[in-house]
Amino acid sequence: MSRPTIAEVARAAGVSVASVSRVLNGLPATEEMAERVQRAVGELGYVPDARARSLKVGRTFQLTLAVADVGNPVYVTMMRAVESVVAAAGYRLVVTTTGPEIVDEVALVRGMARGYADGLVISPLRVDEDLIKSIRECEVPVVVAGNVPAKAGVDTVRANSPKGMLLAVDHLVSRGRRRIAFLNGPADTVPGTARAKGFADALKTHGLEPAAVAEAADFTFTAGRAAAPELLEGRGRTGSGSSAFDAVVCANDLLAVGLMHELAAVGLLVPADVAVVGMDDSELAEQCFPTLTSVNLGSAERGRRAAELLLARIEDSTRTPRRIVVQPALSVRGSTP
Amino acid sequence: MSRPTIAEVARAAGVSVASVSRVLNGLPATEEMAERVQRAVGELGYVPDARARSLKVGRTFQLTLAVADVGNPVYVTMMRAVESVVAAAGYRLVVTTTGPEIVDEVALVRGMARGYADGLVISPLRVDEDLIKSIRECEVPVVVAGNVPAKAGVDTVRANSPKGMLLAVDHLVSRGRRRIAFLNGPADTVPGTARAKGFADALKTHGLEPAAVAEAADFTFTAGRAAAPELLEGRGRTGSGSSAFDAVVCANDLLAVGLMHELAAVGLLVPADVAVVGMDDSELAEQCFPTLTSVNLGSAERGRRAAELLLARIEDSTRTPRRIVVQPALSVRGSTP
DNA sequence: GTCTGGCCTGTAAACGATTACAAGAACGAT
DNA sequence: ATCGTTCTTGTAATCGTTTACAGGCCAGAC
Repeated sequence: MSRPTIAEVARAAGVSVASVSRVLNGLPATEEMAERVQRAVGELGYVPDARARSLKVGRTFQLTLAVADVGNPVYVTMMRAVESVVAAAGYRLVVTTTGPEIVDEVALVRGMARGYADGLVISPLRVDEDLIKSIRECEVPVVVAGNVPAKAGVDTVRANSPKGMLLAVDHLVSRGRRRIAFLNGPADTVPGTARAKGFADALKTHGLEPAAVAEAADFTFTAGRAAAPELLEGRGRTGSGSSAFDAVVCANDLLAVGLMHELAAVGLLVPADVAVVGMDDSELAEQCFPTLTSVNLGSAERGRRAAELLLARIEDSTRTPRRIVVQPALSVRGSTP
Repeated sequence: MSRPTIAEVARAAGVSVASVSRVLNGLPATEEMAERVQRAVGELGYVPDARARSLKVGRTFQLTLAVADVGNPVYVTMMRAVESVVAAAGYRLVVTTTGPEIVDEVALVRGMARGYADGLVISPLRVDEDLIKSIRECEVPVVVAGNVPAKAGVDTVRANSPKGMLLAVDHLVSRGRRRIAFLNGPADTVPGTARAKGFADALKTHGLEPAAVAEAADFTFTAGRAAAPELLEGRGRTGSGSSAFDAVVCANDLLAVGLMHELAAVGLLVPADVAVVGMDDSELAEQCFPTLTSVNLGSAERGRRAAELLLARIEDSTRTPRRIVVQPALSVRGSTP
């Protein structure tokens, strides 16, 4: 005995399918009609088929959030923010993970044409012409949580990495650190390039030179650990307990935590010997030890604004694309003196 | 200019819609037919509508994974495992979060009847009659990643908490610890009760009494911190550097990390003064400091097996429900001597 | 009493695919 | 030359909804 359809409900209630549909969708109907339909629905345990409904109305009332790495806690924050906004608007949120390959992201955006969802929030690590093209041509509204060129003409919510870097460096300088190193993620990613430039500019405003720079293979904990030796050895440490740098800014929290493990392994104390600043201010920043001073790039707000932008564009697809920049703030914790 | 439909492709190619559909689905066709269709598809940029397709064939080729808390890194592991299995079978995985309320989970399971996906893997924290009933009556196959009564008659993959507890306690005892405390999550959850009983039994096999027991409000970092004082004060510490217990087993990694912060705050050293063992062996266990000895409850394997069970049931809905138990292993790290 | 206008309700046509069925073509066997 | 087989292709029904349209009914106005 399979699921009842609207036709069976109509028969049971002795009315037409149109009336059942109307009652179920809250369109005007007489009291008696509503009651008969509701009774039949209850008795049969009828549940409308979302597939048929969305085929007919052309909307699924689902929204997709695509992130590169579910293991990165910054996405947890963003996900929660997006979810709360879209849920309030009556949409379900489905989360998918794209993997690090840009072709996967292009495939995902193209795939949206199949009608899986009514909109997409995507947070790409790498952006190229193909991806922008696919976003522009996408059948459903897409909001990018990240940085894409203004000329791309797409709705965007992004962080202010340079400003964030400045906050980090200002803070370290104010605590007396001058030999500041930088642990970046892959430089061929959008955040990677933005943060590299931000770091260089921030140092310049203080008239400083980078004490050391290393580039991790990914924005992950493991990559952070793996890149630490490059930072430690590359600039010729002078001896244990002392090093070429007295502070490190990291491109995200996972890298920072990975680095802190390696610092501990070679006997360097955080923050006494080396101060560490992360970025993202994710849950991990207060879970690690020592707790991590981190630049809050507004992931929750970015998620919220991205969701709002998406909903607005679904309402009105003709509005001119907006580019929102969320300002950073510094969360000072135990990893800086 | 809206998306082209199969009818427009057929017209452009000068063939029937049936032929287009056949070519696209890899059914036999002449070389010339295939080529004409492919050309038209390419020229128009045709992408089949998943909604229409799933309405007709009765399958969406999507599978849902529902977890209670995306912030818990154990689910990251499980999610990755599930994703890799279902992707290999040609399904998309969509992840949704249920929140801690059991009514949300029931609503989710009931909602599957709308046809959002072809199957569901759900990992519920709390289980009651309603939830079991909704799972039994669900229109699509459901696999529970967790512990439900055998009489429920549903496919299940669960961890062996008691055995895991035994591993933890054995390990601590072998390292000379005798005054072992327990930091549990909510006792009204399935893992909460299982782990409480497991802990008590494990201590009994060694002829020990619990040194202290506390119950956190949630399986979260914050709740772990908040519950720490109960553990520390409840059993009357004698002075700083010494306490009523010399080891703590925690019901999951997040709780363990939360506790470790509070231990540090009162000057207790891990593992010198207090050894700490977590459960789940999540990514967090190697990210925290000191690294956390943790009971690997096989979350990756549970995810993998759950996905396989789901696929098998989709193939054959009549097979008798299976109950798989995944055995634990201990990952020894820095938090135990 | 007839007409107008406003509700309700029902009939039937979509939405965009898949697929059962039938018809036509090609081909070899008799 | 005819028939039967096989292979390919097209026609049309179908999946389960929503909704445009029309018809029926009733009330009120003239």
